[in-house]
Amino acid sequence: VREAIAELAYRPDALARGMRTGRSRAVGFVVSDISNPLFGAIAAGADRVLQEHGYSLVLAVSANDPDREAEALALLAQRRVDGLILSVADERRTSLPQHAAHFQATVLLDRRVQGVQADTVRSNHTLGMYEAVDRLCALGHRRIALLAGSRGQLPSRERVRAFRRRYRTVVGADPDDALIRTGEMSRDSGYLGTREILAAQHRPSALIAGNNQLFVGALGAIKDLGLSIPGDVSLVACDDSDAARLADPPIDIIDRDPSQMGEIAADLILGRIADAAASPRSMQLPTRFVQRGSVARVGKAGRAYER
Amino acid sequence: VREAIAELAYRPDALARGMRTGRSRAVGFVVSDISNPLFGAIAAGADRVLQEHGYSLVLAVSANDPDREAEALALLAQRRVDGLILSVADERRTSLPQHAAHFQATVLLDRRVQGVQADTVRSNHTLGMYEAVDRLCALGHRRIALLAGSRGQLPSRERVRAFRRRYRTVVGADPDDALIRTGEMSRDSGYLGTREILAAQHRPSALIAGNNQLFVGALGAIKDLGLSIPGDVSLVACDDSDAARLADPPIDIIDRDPSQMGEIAADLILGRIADAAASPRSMQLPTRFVQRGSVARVGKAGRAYER
DNA sequence: TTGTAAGCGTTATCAT
DNA sequence: ATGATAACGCTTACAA
Repeated sequence: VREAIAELAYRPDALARGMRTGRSRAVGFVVSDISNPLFGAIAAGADRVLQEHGYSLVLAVSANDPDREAEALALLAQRRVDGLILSVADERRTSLPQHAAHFQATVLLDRRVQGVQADTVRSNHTLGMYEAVDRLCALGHRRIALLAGSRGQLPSRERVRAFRRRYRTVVGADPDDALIRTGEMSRDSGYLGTREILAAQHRPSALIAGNNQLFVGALGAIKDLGLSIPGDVSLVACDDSDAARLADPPIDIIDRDPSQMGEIAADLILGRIADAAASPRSMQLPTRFVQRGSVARVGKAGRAYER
Repeated sequence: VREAIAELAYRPDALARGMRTGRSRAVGFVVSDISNPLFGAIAAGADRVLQEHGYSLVLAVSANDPDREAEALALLAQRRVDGLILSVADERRTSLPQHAAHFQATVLLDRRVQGVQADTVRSNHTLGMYEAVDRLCALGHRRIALLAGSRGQLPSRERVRAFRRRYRTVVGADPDDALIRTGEMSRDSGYLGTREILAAQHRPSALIAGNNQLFVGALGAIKDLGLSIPGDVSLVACDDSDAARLADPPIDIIDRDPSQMGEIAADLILGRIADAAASPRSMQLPTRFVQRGSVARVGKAGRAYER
C-alpha cells in the first residue's frame, strides 16, 4: 500500500478532507497593501509559522477600502478558512462584526473593533512615542508636528494620545493642535501635509511621520522645499524601512518587529483553533525610539548629527 | 427561498463546490520573499485581478530555499489550487517538474524551467541594461562592476549577457570579468560584494546592482567606505524602491512595472483555466533606464549631478 | 484488527 | 420545467 502511495505520489485532497472534518487548514490574511514591506514582513512571519503546521495563508488585499474588505471577508468565509488575520482598514466602517461568526479564530492586528470577540496583536505605540517626544523636547523642540494618519486606526489615535500626554508632561503645556494632522496613510497625504505644515509662517522645528508611507511623502516634501535635515527640520518616522536607513542623514525611527507580529498572530490563530473556548488573548509588543541622525538641537541650524 | 438565503446569509461552501466541480477557484503564489516590495507589488496586482473573478491567492514563501519551495508546491497541489504563479528560487534545483502536473495553469515569473510547459511573464532585462551601459560608457566609464545575483535566476543571466554584449559593442573590447560577480540576491551579499570590489586597487568607476536587495547592501557599503555618489563611484540599481528615490543623490534605476507583471500573470492564469489546451503564452514587459543623479562623467570626482 | 458504510455540501444527471 | 438522486474524496463510526 505504501508503495502505491509513493508510486502514484498520492496526496489526500485537502478540499475533501476539509469538507469532511470541517477544517480547511487555511487562514485568511486581509491587509490594505501587501506591497508595503511592513505588511509583507507580517505576512512572512505568519506564513512561516503556519506552513510549519500545514496551514496556508490566503491573501486578500483591501486597498484600504471598507467595501473591498467586506468582499474579502465574504469570500474568505465562503472558503471556510479556519482563521483570519486582519488589519482592519477603518474601524468605524468595518464589516467585521457581520462576518466574524464565520471564522472560528480571528486575530486583529493593531486594531480594536466594537462587538467582536477576537484575539489581538498590538504594538505599544505609546512607548516609542514617549521616547521620541522626550528626545525632541530635550533638544529644545517645542513646535513638533505629527502626521498622525487615519482616526479609524488604533495606532494613529494611540500616537496622538501619547504625543499629547508626554508633551504636556515634559513641556508643561499643551502642544499646538494645528500641528497634529490626521489623514490618509499614504505618500500623497504625507507629501501634501508636510508641505502645508512647513510652508506656514511659524514653522515647526520637528516632524513625526506616523507610518512608512507618510514618511516617504514627508521626506519628498522636505527635499522639494529645499530644507535640510536636521538643520532646518528634525524628522522622526514610525516603522523602519530601507529608505529611513539609507537616507542622508539616516532617519530616527520608532521601531518594532513586524515579522514577530506575524508569528505571534499565527500562534494565536493556531492556539484558538486548538481551543476555541479559550478566553480572548491580547499580545502586546514594544516599540522603541532609535537615534540615527535626523534629530538635532533646535536652533542650531546646520549642525547635523548632534547627539 | 430567496428570503431564506438572505436571512441566513447563506453562501455556498467553496470546499464542497470545489470538490464537486474540480475547481477550487484558488491560485497559489510562491515567492522567495513577500516582504520584498517587488514581490508585494506583483502579489497586489495579481490579487486585484483574481479577486475580481472570485479567485483567491494562496501565498507560500519559499525563502529562496528549494526545499521549502518543494514543500510549498506539494501543499498547494494538495489544496487543488487551479493555478500557480511561481517565482522559482533556483532554476537548477527546482522541483517544479515533479509537481507541475498537479496544476492546470502555471505561470512562471521571470524564470525558465526545463521540461515544464508553462505560460510565462518576463521582463526584458536586456533593454534597460543596454540603456544603462550606453549611458555609463557615454560618460567615459570603462571599469563597470555588476552585482549580478544568482545564476539560477534568468534575470541575472540575462543581465550579464546584455551587459557583456553591449559593453563589447560600445567599447570594442570585453569587460573585465572580475567585476561581474554572481551571488545571493541579498543585502549581505550586496554589501560584501561591493566592499570587495571597491577595496580593490584598480577600483571600478561604476557599479550596477542587480536587484533592490543588492542595491541596499551596495549603498550601505559605499557609505561605510566613505565614498561619494556619483563623485567617487556611479551607481545604478535594478528595480525601483523608496530607498532609490529618496537617496541623496536619487539613484538611477533600470525600471519596470511589477504590479503589471502580477496583473498579467493573473490574466494568463485565468485564460489557461478557461482553455487548458491553448498553446503556451509568453508575455514580455519592457524595462527602461531612468536617470536621476547617481551617474556622473568618469574622472570628474565631486561634480555630482552632471547630465 | 480489518473492513464497510454513511455523510460532509455541492452540482450534474436523469427521470418525471 | 421541475425535482429527486448520485457522486466528488475524504474521515469516522461502527460492525464483523
